[in-house]
Amino acid sequence: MKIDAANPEDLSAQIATAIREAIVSGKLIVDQRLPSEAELADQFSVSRSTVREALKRLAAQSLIRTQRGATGGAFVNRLSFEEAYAQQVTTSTLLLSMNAVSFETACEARYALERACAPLSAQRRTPDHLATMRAEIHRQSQPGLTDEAFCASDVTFHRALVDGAGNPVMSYQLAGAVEAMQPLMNMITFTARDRARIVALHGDIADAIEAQDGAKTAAGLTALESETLSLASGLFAKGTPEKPQ
Amino acid sequence: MKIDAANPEDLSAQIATAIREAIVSGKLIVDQRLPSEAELADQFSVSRSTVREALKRLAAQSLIRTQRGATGGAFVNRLSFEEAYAQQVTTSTLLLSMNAVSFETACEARYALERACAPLSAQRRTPDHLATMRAEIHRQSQPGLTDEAFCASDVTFHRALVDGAGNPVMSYQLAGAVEAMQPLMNMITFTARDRARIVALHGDIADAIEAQDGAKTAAGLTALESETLSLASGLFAKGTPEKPQ
DNA sequence: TGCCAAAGTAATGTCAGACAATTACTTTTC
DNA sequence: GAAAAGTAATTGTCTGACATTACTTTGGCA
Repeated sequence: MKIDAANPEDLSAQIATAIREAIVSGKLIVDQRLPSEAELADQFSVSRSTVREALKRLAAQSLIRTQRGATGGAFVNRLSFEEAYAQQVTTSTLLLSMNAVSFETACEARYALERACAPLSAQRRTPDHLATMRAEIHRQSQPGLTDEAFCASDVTFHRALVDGAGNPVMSYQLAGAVEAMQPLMNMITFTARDRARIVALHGDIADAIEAQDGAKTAAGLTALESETLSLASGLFAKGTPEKPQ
Repeated sequence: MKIDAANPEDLSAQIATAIREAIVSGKLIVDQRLPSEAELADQFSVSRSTVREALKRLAAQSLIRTQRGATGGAFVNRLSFEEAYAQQVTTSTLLLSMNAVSFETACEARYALERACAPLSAQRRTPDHLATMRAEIHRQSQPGLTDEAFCASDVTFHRALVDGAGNPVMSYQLAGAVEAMQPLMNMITFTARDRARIVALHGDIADAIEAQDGAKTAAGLTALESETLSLASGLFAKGTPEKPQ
């Protein structure tokens, strides 16, 4: 692991990259302890502060964790699905909010990916997943629910659908697609009639999942996609950037 | 933006979280300049080093960029698709390599999501995408290609397929699914006969894309999935963790 | 006047050293 | 033998200094 003083990049960025590559390539394995900050400073011939800044960069990506105390130090972190999931949602949300992504584009990606889960979820969903979906449908039909709560319930419903596929990698990938759209959905004002239509479509999807009918589930998602698009059509002009808040 | 001295979390992590939430919520907008490190140190009543560690955390997530000089400082960064894409690939790769994800699970997720692109890509692909796919097929049929080069070409082929859908959000989401599997694929040794079968399937897929036949494209991907699984079946015992290298 | 070079200025980047806080381990003491 | 005290190692934080960078201002000169 070498760093280059002539490199215009910050020393701490170079050191972070060097350690990151060691982790990704497998030279440093999970739970292995890195040298102490002082030792790293010696190895790279930089000050301890510079090493610390590099380590904070890695910690921000959940690549390492640190412990204080005599046997403490920085350890290679096993990236958990939860951590990856959280990063994925943050990144996707910012990507949508900061770039000129049309509602249609985001919506299309979301429902296309979600339809990919449909056959697997129909086949493998447990009673638990089904119960969650039914419970959220019930919640969504309650009057007096705020739009935010309605959207949050919508996300929970769709997460149950995705998780029903029993594939954690897919759940992780879909997390971004589904949750990142919530801020956009929150901009929509749902009338009682809108909600009734959506709840009905959710019911159709839950029925299809219960009947383990993948094709019907996918069809339900397609119907929901066009319903969502028509609700949003007045709100967002096609192709213009969205700006939450 | 407040921080809590009683919080067991590091001060720099708390400050990073506070600023991150200001960015995500829109209180800080793209290209806006943050206060200087000295001013932030004053505001949060901490030292400049602590502020710097917080800023490095945010820089590691591409949320801010810094410039030196009199008019320099930290600016809210517009998260580009390229940056998000790179983060996505790193995270997905580590997730697969560090966790007990079976090859079957990763493969299933990848092909399910890729099939989701098939109808869109068949409909919208440009001649460019088609040309890339044909070129990679040609490259893959060259003898003397290393397994690594073969896999890299495979990734390029599939990226062209995904990009053909013309949906940048989908391309971003799929980047992780497709590229994160490359280290796993690299563990497979491809015989000449294996390669011939894969190239033939790629040809079928390219034909389907050229004919703008979404269903046939999806079928081709399904065939490729079972081919991949059978190639890997000897290599990975089902359900056991993979360890690259 | 107009332009170019030099000085000024404000910001990040890096360094060195110190102390605080935390934790595991060791030694002492009862 | 167990509790208490001490010790060592490590990260977390602070302070102050200097280096580097890049823009701004100023001054001189044609």
